[in-house]
Amino acid sequence: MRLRAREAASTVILEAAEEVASQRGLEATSTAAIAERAGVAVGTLYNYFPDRDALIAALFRYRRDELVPRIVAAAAETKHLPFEQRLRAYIGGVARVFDAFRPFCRMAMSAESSKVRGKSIVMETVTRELTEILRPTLRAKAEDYALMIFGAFKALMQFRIEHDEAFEPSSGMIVDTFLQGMAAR
Amino acid sequence: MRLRAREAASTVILEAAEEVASQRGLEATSTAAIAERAGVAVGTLYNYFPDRDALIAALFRYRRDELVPRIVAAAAETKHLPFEQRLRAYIGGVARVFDAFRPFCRMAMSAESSKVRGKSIVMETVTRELTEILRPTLRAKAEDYALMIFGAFKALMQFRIEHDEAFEPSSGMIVDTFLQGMAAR
Amino acid sequence: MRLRAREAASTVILEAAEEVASQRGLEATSTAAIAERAGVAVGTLYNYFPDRDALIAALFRYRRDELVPRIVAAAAETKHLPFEQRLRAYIGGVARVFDAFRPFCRMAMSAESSKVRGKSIVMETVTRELTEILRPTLRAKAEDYALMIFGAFKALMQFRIEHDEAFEPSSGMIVDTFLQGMAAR
Amino acid sequence: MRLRAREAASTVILEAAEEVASQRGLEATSTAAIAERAGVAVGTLYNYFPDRDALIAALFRYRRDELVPRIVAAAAETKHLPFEQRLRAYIGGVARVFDAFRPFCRMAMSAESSKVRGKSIVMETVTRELTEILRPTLRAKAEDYALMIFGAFKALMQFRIEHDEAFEPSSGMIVDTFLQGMAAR
DNA sequence: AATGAATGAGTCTTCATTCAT
DNA sequence: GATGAATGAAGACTCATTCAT
Repeated sequence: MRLRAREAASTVILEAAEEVASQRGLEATSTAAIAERAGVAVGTLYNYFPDRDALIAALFRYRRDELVPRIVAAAAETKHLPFEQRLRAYIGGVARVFDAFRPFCRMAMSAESSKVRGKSIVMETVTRELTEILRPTLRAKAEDYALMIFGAFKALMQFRIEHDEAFEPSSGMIVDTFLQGMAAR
Repeated sequence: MRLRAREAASTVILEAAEEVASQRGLEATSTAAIAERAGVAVGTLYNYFPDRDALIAALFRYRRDELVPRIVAAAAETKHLPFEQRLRAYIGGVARVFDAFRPFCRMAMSAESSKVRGKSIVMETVTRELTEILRPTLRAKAEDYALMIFGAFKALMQFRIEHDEAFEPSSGMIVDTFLQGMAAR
Repeated sequence: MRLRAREAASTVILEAAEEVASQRGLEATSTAAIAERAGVAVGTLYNYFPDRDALIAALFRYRRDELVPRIVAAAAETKHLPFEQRLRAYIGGVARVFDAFRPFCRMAMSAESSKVRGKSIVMETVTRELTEILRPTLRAKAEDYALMIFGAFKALMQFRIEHDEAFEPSSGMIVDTFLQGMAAR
Repeated sequence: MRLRAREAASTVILEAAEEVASQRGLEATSTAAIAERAGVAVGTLYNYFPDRDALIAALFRYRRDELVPRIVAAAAETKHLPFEQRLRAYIGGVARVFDAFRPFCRMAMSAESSKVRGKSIVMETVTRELTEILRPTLRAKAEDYALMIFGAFKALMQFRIEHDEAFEPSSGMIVDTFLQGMAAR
């Protein structure tokens, strides 16, 4: 139960950090701001994390540990489907997961520059799985297509996030485009 | 002529800033580092720009002023072409322009987080023109497609930059994909 | 009996503090380190001592209360001896006592800077008794000689401690020197 | 002349640090206190020294560079003298030098614990030279005697400093004692 | 009484900005 | 205009002390 309390406090801090970072950007997220948002003193942060970098890294790990299993599950569920349906199902699944973690996504996208270790594991996971899905059909070009799909995905998501709209409804459009080209020509 | 000298000095500073930023990232680019790279004293920066933010903003404006006309020209040249050729020509033109300004692109991509005013004008210009090219054919969906194309474009470019490869050769693939869907199925 | 338990706990803490301080130095001896070494929680320290300074002061008092009686006894035993033998016996006695409390000595020497109240009572006791022993013979100069003898004593002891050698064997040399000057000339 | 100004400013800072440290002790000498005493802003310290440790080390080096040559000179001047006179002259010389640098001595003695690199070079120089002077006459015991002499020296000096008296007048007494034993018996 | 997490004042350090030369 | 030393606000981190359990 002591462990449970530690876990809880640590979570409060990480979520405070996420909130602040999703608003101000990661670099502008000071320990003071995190502490204030979490409703604790600065020193308390250091009872849970050795330094600021470790805190940020832990934040990415924390969300990754929630996101990656869901994404992996989404991929697994689609294993038996034929290519087109499989791609559609996967992209839709990822979109739903991302929609459920908007603040994290906002933060993660704003942090693409910074040097946090492990910051891009989620992105890499998606790209890797996408590549695997595409490989049997698209061979050598699978990786480039995976990059492009995820690039299109992120661009659209970023736009939706900025306009405070759900992203999942747009995911079908992405798959359609990559399968058949742009519609209505 | 005095103005011309001012211009020249200011350019030296901006290019110094670009160099440093494309290596270390924008946030890690201190006024001291800029001054040193430019071969001037810190104080001198403040004779040309009111503060650091303004200097960075000017850097984006400076490159924009070089890039945007070329991009606009690329777009103009294609005005008379039929849709597919036009899109292909435009994307190819933008790719060539970006390839010619790799340090700026590297920097601009690493800066997607930060709050520099005007930082995304280039991106916005491309997206806007793409939208215009797509509009007649794709109507309401033109903007979403423009975002997706440019998203795919950036993802691929970022990958190429990281691997120090030219990007332009890949631009045809992007257009093909958006016109007909992924190839080889 | 309650009092006895208090005493015991307090002793554990003080000896922990001594151990840590003799290794890291007094300034670098944090309450956390003391508590850990003592096998208690930080808060517990404050049940026994009002604050860190008081704890350190108590440590010096604690050792003083062990050392001083022995030193005083050593002095008393020599009361009846003639001057030279008395001095020799006293210095030898003090050396033996110090050898028996090396960690404390190591710590006390490293602490000569700090402003701990009572930190130098042992030193002062020795100097005072030395002065008394010297007074009858050396009159006005007794105090200066006492300082010098004890200075030489400490310098040699510090050197022996650093080289992990017993100090007592060297004590005869000190007395000889102060009685007859340096040998072998 | 620019170099000269840098030198001067750096000296002001070092002397401020010395003053503060000789009063409060080295560990209690904060960058803020040094800056205030020097009449500059904290940041200024960092224009001259990379960090606090380097500043402190520079302070020891600065005084060492003044003291050691004088001490070495004192030793050199005595080279031709016969043993007893030579020892007397050397000790007297060192005492005069130390009297001329009382704040530094106060500080250096209070710092005997701390881990400043180079902090004890002055002490070591004296001990080494003393050993050399004693060696021809005292052979194997030269080092122990050197330690004892310098220990006695320091103890007496510390006492004089505390009572704000000059130390040099007492230096003869030290030599006499080590040459002939304590006087007036 | 014991615990140890929480506290926040106090440290060191950085860096954009100013200004006397 | 150019210079670069001086500035000090702001940031990260430490640690003696407190207090709810």
